Amino acid sequence: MTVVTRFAPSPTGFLHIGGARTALFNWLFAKHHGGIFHLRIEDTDRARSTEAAIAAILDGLQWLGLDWDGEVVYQFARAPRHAEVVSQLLAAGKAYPCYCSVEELEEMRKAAMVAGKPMKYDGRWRDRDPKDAPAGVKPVIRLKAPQSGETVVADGVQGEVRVGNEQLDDMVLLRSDGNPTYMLSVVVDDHDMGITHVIRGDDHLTNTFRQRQIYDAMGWEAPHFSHIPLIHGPDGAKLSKRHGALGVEAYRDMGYLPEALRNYLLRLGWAHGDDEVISTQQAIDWFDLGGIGRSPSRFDFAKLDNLNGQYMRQSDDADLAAKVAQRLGKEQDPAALALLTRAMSGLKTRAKNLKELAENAAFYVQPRPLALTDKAKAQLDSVEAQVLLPKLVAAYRDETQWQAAKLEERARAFAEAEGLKLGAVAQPLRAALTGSTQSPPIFEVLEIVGRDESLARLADALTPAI
RNA sequence: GUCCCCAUCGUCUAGUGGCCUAGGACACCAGCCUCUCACGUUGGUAACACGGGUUCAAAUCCCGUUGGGGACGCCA
Repeated sequence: MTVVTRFAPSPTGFLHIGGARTALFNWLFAKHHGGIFHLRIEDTDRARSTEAAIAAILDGLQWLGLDWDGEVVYQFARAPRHAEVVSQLLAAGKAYPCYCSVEELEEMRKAAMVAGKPMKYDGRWRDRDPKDAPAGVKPVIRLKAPQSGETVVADGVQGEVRVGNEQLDDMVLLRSDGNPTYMLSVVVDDHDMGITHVIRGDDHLTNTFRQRQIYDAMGWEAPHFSHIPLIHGPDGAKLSKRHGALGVEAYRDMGYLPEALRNYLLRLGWAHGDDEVISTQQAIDWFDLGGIGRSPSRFDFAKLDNLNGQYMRQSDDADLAAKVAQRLGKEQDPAALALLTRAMSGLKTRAKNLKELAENAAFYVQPRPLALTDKAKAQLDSVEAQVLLPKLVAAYRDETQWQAAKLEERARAFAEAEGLKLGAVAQPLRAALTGSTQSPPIFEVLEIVGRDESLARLADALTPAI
């Protein structure tokens, strides 16, 4: 049997982090089994679905590298098929029209709440003669669900979960405007698409009972379900826009690498022993339902940062330089690109995301005179620096081999002659060359920046501020 | 309110009855490295929610309590 999974987001917003993880798990599970991964856009809510959201979801998945098989399925386009299934259910006496008003429904729920009973529709139209239908009211179609016994779901993560049928009411299959509801559409589409394994958020666990009843009514075999625990914010509460519930494009903008985010998301709720840094191929080889945890997890930027840093350090210098150049608006500048590529090995251990990397790299490609941080300015303005630097510059002017090792040698000899520690010389140098008190090794910077530009920056630093 | 799910360091987790004096990772603290900041490296602080069982033996199984989360729409 070929494994067929799907990711089925509703296009009412961006692709958030929880959805991205659900997509990842489905993708991984399909890949692991040599199966198929489908993408289905659940756009039956015509009022809230938007083109922009669809675009954001597709972009997000592509950025993450989660490619789907075949064409994207748009659920609303299948509405006629959904209605057809409802007709079959109606003809078989397994569904019926209900003429309740929203006000009546609301009253039922309130009454049930105060009576300490489950809030549900009481089934008043279940066996009523359609002749009694109020004039001019378009009915919804409800499933004639079993009223006794229990519905059982064998969940791949949560184990066997069961609920008494008296807890469940006759759910709406078709709205009064003739459009199918989510509950009906998922079942019909999952069945028609041949989905074998449904992996989705825990918030769907209780829906599964209702869906199970539709499968049973149609005489269809239900797929194997796995409900993965939700991701919470750092405070343990439901993920909100304040913390992690950003669209994946926000993570891209913050400078996270897709492979790092994927690795982080994989480890959030899934484990393979003590393994932390897991390549895509290993993830595919190892992914299984048994490794999925049962409790909710919290989103932790600190760990994502660390992982992203590890991935950046492993990244190819030219690739990183290209990404940085783009962020600095220098993607059309071959000289800047070459310089950044050479600088990258010293830069990439000092940033945890591309945004920082670009900020730290900026001094290499910025035109003179360099902007100085307050600390750097204070360092250069000190009497010591103004006395020391000219002497060092004089020594450097004589240096014919503009190489880090040679320049460091000169600086060390100079510091010794002056009775100073190397740091006393290196720091003013750093301030003049980078505009900052923190940077990659300064002699490496000198070499990469080059003789002329280095001496020019030093000259700038020695010119009294205007 | 009714139902469902969950519960190991601050966080992500390993653990599937003896290998647990509870392991790893992130974060944090200290040392080393060092021209700064990082990286790297060495070490440290830190957890089985609570109460009952079952068993020769329980973080692991059962029951209850407490605490978290989710669902209860003509949303998905």
